[in-house]
Amino acid sequence: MGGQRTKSGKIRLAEVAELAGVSPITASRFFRNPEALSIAKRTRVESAAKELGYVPNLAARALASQRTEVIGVLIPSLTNNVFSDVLRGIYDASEGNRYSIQLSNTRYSILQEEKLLRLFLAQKPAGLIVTGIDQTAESRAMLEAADCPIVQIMEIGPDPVDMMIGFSHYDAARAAVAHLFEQGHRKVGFVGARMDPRVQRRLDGYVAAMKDAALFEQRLVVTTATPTSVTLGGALFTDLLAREPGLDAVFCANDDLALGVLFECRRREIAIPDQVAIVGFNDLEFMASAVPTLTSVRTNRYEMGKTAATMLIEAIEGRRPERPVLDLGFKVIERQSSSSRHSESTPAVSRAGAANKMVALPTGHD
Amino acid sequence: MGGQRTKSGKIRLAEVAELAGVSPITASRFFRNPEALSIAKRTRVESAAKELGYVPNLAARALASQRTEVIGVLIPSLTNNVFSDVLRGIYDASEGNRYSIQLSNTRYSILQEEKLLRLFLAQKPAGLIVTGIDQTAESRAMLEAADCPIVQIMEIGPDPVDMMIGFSHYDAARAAVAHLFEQGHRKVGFVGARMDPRVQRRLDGYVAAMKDAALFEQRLVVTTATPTSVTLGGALFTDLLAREPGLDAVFCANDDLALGVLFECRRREIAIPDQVAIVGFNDLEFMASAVPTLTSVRTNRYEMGKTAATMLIEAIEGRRPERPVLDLGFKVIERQSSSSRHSESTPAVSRAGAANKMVALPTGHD
DNA sequence: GTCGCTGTTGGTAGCGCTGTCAACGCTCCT
DNA sequence: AGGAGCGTTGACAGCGCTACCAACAGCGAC
Repeated sequence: MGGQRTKSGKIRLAEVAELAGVSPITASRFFRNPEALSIAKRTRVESAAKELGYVPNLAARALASQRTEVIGVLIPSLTNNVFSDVLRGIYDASEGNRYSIQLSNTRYSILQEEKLLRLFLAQKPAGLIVTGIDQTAESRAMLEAADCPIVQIMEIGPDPVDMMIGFSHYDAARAAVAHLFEQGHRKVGFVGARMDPRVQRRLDGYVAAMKDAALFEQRLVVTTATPTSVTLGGALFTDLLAREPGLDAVFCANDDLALGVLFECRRREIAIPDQVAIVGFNDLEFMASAVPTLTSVRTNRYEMGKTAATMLIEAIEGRRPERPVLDLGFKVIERQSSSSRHSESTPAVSRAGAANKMVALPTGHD
Repeated sequence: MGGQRTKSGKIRLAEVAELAGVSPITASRFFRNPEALSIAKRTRVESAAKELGYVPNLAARALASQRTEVIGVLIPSLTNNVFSDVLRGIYDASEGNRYSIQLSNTRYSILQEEKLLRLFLAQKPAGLIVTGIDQTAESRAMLEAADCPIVQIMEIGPDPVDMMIGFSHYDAARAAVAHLFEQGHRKVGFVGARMDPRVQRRLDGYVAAMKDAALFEQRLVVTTATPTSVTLGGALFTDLLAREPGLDAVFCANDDLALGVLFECRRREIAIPDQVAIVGFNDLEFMASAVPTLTSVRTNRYEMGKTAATMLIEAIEGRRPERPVLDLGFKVIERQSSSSRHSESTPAVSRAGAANKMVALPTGHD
């Protein structure tokens, strides 16, 4: 019955409309704003669409409406755990609604970011999620000129393009160092890799905390532009020890490096935390089960991604958030690797048993 | 000069054509098949496009041509390291050409996969990358009916929908167990989490190897449907030890579990490999710098993603590969955790020094 | 000179959907 | 009764691009 289909056998809106006994435009409205239809027509169109298995043609919709339902996401890395948690949040938030995610990898290059931004903007995305606050001047100008909502994620800064969600890496680093001071440590080293803007701000926070305590020395800082890895953590720590054998603590710019430091201590038979305390950053899942357990700064990465996408979608649909800048904070999670009252809090043998009853941890699961 | 633009100020093909002094269709051809134009027109259109900063409208192109330049990718997890390596390969391969990646997360559910597949197919993707070979019957039927190239990744099996690239998890597991046998181990346990089809096949390989050696016992196997984590590795190992205190080796279905086992051994003061040997799976970066270093089965994940996308694009453009099924193999990387001649091969203190000269490892960098 | 061929170019007619605006019927008010 | 106002519906005209087919020039062969 009714209406010839498109060549490829696909069902068009016109077929649905015909079956439902309404005009195509009414059927179209059903998918965009069902409330505008009378109950009778609404149900008629709905069942017609279901019966025919109608799926809207997004290209036609985008062409006719002069906008897309694509959310562009620009992140610096696909493999860094930190971003995969954020991404998972973004994808989860985009599920069940009309928006689809278009992901691109800037590889920590703001020039690449600029190029991708130009590409994205040319297709008129519904919204944009970009990482950080250190865009090129050109990128910044494009973002300001873009006529779609934009969320900057991962950190917060003074001058949002539009919306912003993250936390202060500077403050988080200060808090980590303050924790080490509280535990009685003084010669606190810093190891950092990749040195992207956020790691740089962690370094700045470390430097400020050390200077405030009149403890800063340049030789306590070891950094490299090399991408981070566990192995690199061991190597950087080795350098640090060579520069300052009297070291009594290390603040690692991320948890991979911290794990590398832990293993290097093991190789050198350096006692943790008695000889050297360790603090990491991000609180990846393994930190809680390392031996000794590793102190870290917990950040809300999944929530950050999820909230960013949710805020963005709300803004796309005209409901702008009352507070466009959201600080998700952080928390220093104290564990054995930096605790002066160690081995009391956690028993030496793990809380064993019934693996089948275990559930995933909130951070870094899956 | 010439031609009114679209409302939003965008330049259309018509403007480019006018400036170049050719018809719109000729300008259109320039972007799709430049060789069809005479040299003179080709350069005229090229410079006109550059001068106006023309960017094609993909929605219009998709609508008119009845196809998209989108490659759909279905993977089970966004956070599992294994898939992020594959993804990086896919994104890298898609860079610099006309295709864009549309990613979706099935969350290890083949029902979710089926749903997403239906969604993807409705938009007529240029090609599809799907994970594994265990689709629902319905999904399988949709894939076979799809009129676009398809690559199945992560494993190889007898009955490809179209193209296929991966390796045999069964053989890899057998090789891992064989390695443990060679090192003189007999009571080899298995710990596995999530138990997706690929982990299941690793278990199958383990079981077969054990049965061949007449060493199989059900109580040596501990698995859970819970998502994998380092902490879970410790818990599963604890279970395993309770069932079989005489255990002398563990084959872990992935490296996170192996790291958890390592830490649990440390807590229990179990010597590795003297009392218990450990073998992991995937050879993530940290395996090489753990203490002791951990044996693992190396797989070519980045290459898998990159090759899959490259093959797919070739096929989309009509150049089908001569061999549609590619076995990328695997390699057991023997390290201290399973070596009977241990502590000779690798010194107790790491190959220290100049961190700045270090480069990332080929696997799992960034 | 005519034919057929190849290489190059252009005209026409949509692709499937939605923006805009007009029109309809109904209720409620004066 | 007449009109304002609302909720609901439909006609029309594209969105920017490409598939299809026709046309044309230039060439060599007969």
